[in-house]
Amino acid sequence: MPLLLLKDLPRYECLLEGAKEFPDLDPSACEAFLHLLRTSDEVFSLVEKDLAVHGISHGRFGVLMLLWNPAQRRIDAAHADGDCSSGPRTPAELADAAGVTRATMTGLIDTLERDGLVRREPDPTDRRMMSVLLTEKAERFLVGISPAHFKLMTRIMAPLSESERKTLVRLLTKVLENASEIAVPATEAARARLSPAESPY
Amino acid sequence: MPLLLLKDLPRYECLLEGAKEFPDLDPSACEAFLHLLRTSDEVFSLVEKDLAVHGISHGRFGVLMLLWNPAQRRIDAAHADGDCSSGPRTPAELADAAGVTRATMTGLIDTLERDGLVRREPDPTDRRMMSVLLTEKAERFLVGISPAHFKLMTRIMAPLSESERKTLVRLLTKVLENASEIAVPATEAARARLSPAESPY
DNA sequence: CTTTTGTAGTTAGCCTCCTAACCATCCTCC
DNA sequence: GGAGGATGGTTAGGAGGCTAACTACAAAAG
Repeated sequence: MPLLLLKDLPRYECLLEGAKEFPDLDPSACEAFLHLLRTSDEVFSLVEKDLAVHGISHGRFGVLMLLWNPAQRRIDAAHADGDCSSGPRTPAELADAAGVTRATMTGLIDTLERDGLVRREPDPTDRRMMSVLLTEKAERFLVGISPAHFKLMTRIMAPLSESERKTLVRLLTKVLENASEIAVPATEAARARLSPAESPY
Repeated sequence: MPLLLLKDLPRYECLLEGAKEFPDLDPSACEAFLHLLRTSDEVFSLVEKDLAVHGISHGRFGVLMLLWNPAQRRIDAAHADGDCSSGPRTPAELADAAGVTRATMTGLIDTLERDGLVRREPDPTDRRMMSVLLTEKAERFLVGISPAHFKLMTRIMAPLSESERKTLVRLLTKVLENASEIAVPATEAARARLSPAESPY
């Protein structure tokens, strides 16, 4: 995780002290904020290190997971109409689903293709578009790596009980939704509010 | 934040579905894990974007904050013994406190120095070491930017009540401590366990 | 006093992320 | 059906992470 964060979080008294000097500093908000980022950083670097052992970065692994989606594949096979979108397939869809730019996705696909984990195919109907497909090597790789990956997630969350996990998810969801709202630029929010009917969605 | 993450988190039923195929997949652990990283990602990018408006990256901002520590400065001035460590001052201390490598810290200090926010001074007693010092420009910058920064943190955490924040911090602390333990390499853990007396600390 | 070991800082090279710009292709609308 | 705009993918250049290796110095071992 490319994020620079305090390794030792400040004690709560220090935050109270800081609040005297800065009226805008809300100690409990700041504490929760720092704990969130610090914990996530630690967890993330743990997963990244684990994936690195298997010779893949988190970014590339994420792309493979988006392309894989085994349950979805079964549903596709059952319905076989090919229309209900068997997950993202084009670089633009992948970029959108993964939350990175198209340029970044190009780079990720480049290295995945170089390593023989995906291949690109031109779209027959729209010559601008490409389809990104997993290779068999990638499927073997994912089948092999998944159990360990799931076990690691389980191990990381082991200290929390089921109800604590529910609580954590509930609180994080509140924060996430709020943050997403803050993140939407004012212009876009205004547009969405004013003319939802004209929206192409 | 250099992290590729699913923008839309999977629904819980999908995780249950996945658990049928992969016995190692613990749905609630996976859900909590994904929410943690996703939320943190959103929050982080929010802060990073805000800092970018002021022309500074999160990494560089973190270094400045480590060097600043106004409350600490007051204590220093009061005690004036210079011994009780007025926060990190050398690149190595900064790297350790920030949780990045020394090489990365060199790069951050380079750009900060280029922008006139810090300056390097050789240590008079140990010619290998440098002291990193804030410039007045940096202090003015920090005084100017801090209120908005604190307000943003407060706004992000606004949807949580005081008791919810406490709960969140408690749950995150459990996860963080567990993750830190997992992160310690086995050899180091063994060393710490077997011979604490011989440890140089 | 010399040698070895360890430490502080830097450098070089790689990876992943970003933005901005670029083509090629499709679509829309006159 | 042709011009202008939108969209898909790539390229170029920059920033901030990392590891590994290097230099200079300090401290410990002999």
